[in-house]
Amino acid sequence: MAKRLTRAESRERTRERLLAAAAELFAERGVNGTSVEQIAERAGYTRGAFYGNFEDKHELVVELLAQRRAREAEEITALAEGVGSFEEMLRRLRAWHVERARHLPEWFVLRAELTLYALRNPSARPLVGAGELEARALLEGGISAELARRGARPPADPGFLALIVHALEDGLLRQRYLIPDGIGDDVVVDALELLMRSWSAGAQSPT
Amino acid sequence: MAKRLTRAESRERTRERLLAAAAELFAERGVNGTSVEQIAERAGYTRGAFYGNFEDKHELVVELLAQRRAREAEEITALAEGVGSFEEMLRRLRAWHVERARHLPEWFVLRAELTLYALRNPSARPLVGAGELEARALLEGGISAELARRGARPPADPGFLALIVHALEDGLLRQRYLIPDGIGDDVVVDALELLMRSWSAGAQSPT
DNA sequence: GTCTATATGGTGATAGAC
DNA sequence: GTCTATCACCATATAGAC
Repeated sequence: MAKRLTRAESRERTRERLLAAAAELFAERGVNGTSVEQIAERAGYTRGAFYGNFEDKHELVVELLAQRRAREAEEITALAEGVGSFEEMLRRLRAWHVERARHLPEWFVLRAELTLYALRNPSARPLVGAGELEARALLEGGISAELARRGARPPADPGFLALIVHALEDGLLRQRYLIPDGIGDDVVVDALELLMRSWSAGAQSPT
Repeated sequence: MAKRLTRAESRERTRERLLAAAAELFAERGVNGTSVEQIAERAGYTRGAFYGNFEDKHELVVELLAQRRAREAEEITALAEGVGSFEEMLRRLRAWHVERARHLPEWFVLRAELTLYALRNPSARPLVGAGELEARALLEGGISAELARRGARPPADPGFLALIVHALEDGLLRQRYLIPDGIGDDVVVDALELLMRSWSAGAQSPT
């Protein structure tokens, strides 16, 4: 009864634990500042287990990077999937950011660490660009659709608008993390609403 | 004739060289990935010179951080100083970003590295927040003034508008660095113009 | 102030027992 | 697959000559 895991499952579980431990430590101390031993130790193993599951530290970092990118992509698609109205989208976005706010420091620092690592490792670099472009494309569709619904002519190339919104989201999270004072969970959504309102001004009947 | 430097100047020169070498290496390999020996070597010295001028690596990083922050502050103030019109401001900003674009990779990565370092060292953390707030305050004044000049009512709290513009600038540089394709030197200024136009729409006579 | 030499300790990665 | 033991290497920081 104690053991109901196949060998593959057990191995997968160990890898998962090592990856999770590494994610924590990378956020705390940086990729370069974290030793293999620390990773193994926090996951509840020794170095032997680490090298039994990963070729070397580099392989683990790349896998962590790919894993995070895949999860982010899933979340974004789930967020956009089957959304009815712009208001519903905003509601979902708001909830998403409330949730994210709870892990903002770890998330932000880990992403920065992994990005820097990827930038220095040509083989991993494509991973960073792909996610950004995907998000931008989704945004572009959403923005165009909503502006059309409001009967507003886009004030610039929709691709540019999407870039702006995307960059703004990034930048706001950075600011929020560096100086949390006075920046609440809703900044990103509030800013998005403001921009959409500005960009569709003149198309709506004034109250 | 060969030596016209006082002792203090000579010392200062060595410190400067070590700091400059460290800045390069930190961008290339990360703060943690750079050894004291590499710094000394690139600056044209050996470790002895390093420890003769800095207590340890930590002291050098903190000084580099403070130096960069001070320069950034100078540049921003110079940019805003004695500016006549919004158009002139945009022209200056454009030139500034063209110049910055030439060193974008190093600048961006070094800033990320130093920020991460500061976040993990409580004594250095205040340094990061201060610069951000200063920039935001300057922006707020400029935005308010320009909107007033155009006879437009700010579409939201000016502090919020400044936060948006500030965050947008940050985010755009990140995007531009990660995926340079199709993002030119002028993005930031173009985006700023678009926002200001959107926010002052309705106040101007239509053509 | 800058050098060389050295003390001391941590690191990634391997070998081989279980 | 996970362990312990071990290797070769590189790090920070110090000591003492010049």
